[in-house]
This record gives sequence, C-alpha cells and structure tokens, in this order.
Amino acid sequence: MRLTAKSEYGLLALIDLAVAWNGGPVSTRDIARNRDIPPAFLEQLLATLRREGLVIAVRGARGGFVLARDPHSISALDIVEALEGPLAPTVCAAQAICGREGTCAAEPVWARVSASLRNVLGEFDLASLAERQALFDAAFTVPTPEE
Amino acid sequence: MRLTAKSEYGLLALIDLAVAWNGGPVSTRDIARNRDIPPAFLEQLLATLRREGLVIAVRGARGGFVLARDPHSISALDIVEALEGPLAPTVCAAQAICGREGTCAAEPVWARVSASLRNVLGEFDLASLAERQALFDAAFTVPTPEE
DNA sequence: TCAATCCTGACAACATAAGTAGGGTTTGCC
DNA sequence: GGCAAACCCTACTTATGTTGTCAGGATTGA
Repeated sequence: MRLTAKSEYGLLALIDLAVAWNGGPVSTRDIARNRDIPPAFLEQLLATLRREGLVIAVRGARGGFVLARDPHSISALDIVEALEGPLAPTVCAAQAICGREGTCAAEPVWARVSASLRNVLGEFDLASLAERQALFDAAFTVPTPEE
Repeated sequence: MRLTAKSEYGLLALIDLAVAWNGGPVSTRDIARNRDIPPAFLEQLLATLRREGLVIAVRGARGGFVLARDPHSISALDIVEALEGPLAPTVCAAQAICGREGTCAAEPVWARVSASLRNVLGEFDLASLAERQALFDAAFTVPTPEE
C-alpha cells in the first residue's frame, strides 16, 4: 500500500509555505531546490493545489505561491485528497462490485481502514508541522547576528 | 491511496477457507465461483499465501486449500502483508531519500499513517470475519430440513 | 523592456496491476 | 491403470498509473 510521490512532495511544499506564512510568496524554484523535487513536476502539483483552493498563485516576477488560508486550518488530509483524489483503500470500499453489498464480511475491514486513514491524516495541521520544521531548520542553520 | 485487488481477493478467499475450517479443503475453482474472482488469478494469490505459510495446499483430485492455522490467529494484516509486501504509505516512510532523516517534519505523518493502518488491519481476525460471513450466508440460504 | 514567474497541454519512459495462457505434477477414484 | 481433478510454475499481455520532461504562452515587478 502506498501513497504516491505527489502526496509526499505536496506535503513538503506546503510545509515550506506554512513556514513562510505572513511573509511573501515562495516560488516553485525555491521549494524545489530546498526539497530536492523536480521543478516542473512540482509546478504541476502546485497548480492542482491552487485549483483545489489550498494555495494562491502570485504571477509575475517575485511571484510564487502562498497558502490560501491559515495553516491551522489545512490538514495533511486536505493535501493528500487534493492530490490523489478520494481516499479509498480498495475498489470495493468505493463501490460494491461483487454484488454482496451489506452481506460481505470484508466490507467493514476496508471501511475501518479508510476511516482510520482519514482520521490520522486529519490530525496533522500545517501550523504544527511548520513549527516543527522551523525548529529543525533553526538547529541546522548557523545564526548570522551581523545581518 | 489504495490497496490492490490482491488484498481484496485474498481476504475474501481466506474468509471462505475460515468458514470451511474443520471441513475438507476448498478448491480455487469453488472460491472463484463463489466470489466471482478470475480463477487463474486467484490460483496465483493462493500460491503466494501458501509460500507465506498462511494456507496449506492439498494436491490431486478432491484437493484444494486449507488454512495453515487456527482462524483466530490469522489477521487481515497477515493477508495483506503477505500479498502486497511491507506496508509503507510512501517512499519516504520506507527510506529517507531527501537526506533529511530525523529533520523532516513530514516524517511522523507517514509513520503514524503506517502504524495506524497496521493497527486497524491487525484487529480483524479470520475467525470473527468468518462468523459474520456465516451469518450473512445463512440469512440468504433457504434451510433444507429434509436433508 | 526584460527577466522571473506561473499556466497549460502534450508527450514519453517506466513500473505496476490484473489477468491470460499453457504446460507440468500430483493424487483420489473407478 | 487410466483419467480427471486439482495444484504448480513461468512467461506473456494488456491496460493503467506514475513520474516526470518539454515547449510555448501569459502575467507582472523592476
């Protein structure tokens, strides 16, 4: 079982945007460099996230992307669902194909997997992830007091 | 996010074997018919499950498959892992590729997703699933007291 | 004006999923 | 002994999804 690289890249990118929250827009190029993501691919992902209403694009020179709303109100689930579509662990969890809807003992298994997955992803919000990331970044950045 | 048809078919097949626990072996053909699974494909899955030690094959006429141990001791997690390999939601959950191991805020997200998934799947055992399935089956089978 | 930046659609290489095909081997039963 | 039922094994196929790349267009700050 796996989520695709889209989710992984998308979450990283939006953590970076959350870190820069209240600052100016961040360009795909900067994020791609920072996170080692193929730039053109990341651009596509951010375009999707814009269409899904999670980020706002600022075009032109010195442009980039900004979170569309407060980082507290964006969860990992929002990002994953925006990039991967609805989260169903199996075909059968989405639609009964065996003609046994309601009479198949396997049904609750997939239902509970799906619910638990959504639940866990929903618990992570960008604000806390960004906070944690900022701590990590600070620990590995030499302070430059002369600036 | 999704598990593949293998998990879905495999779980259904092993529920059928659990229902027939203490009876004789059940053939792939019977299971395939009962669950509407392509027979040749199911055969491959059962061969995998045999190699993984979950079922025992009985060759020759009147042969088939039997659970290798008590249905109480086989979980949905056992089946899914046997058929799909180790359960990692993203590439990064399996191996850090960005060179930020321990300093990436996204890491705990995938870790918790993985843990929760394993946890939920581990909660379902074949004995209870078979019990439930037997109830469903009984409800849709006309009793034949004259036999 | 120019360069930085996002926007869009097409395309390609590769991997995986889902099944098919065809033979080989074992074994219960008449 | 013969035969059919069943598992065993490997290879092949077809379709789809993933992970990008590429080329050009539109927008805008300096």
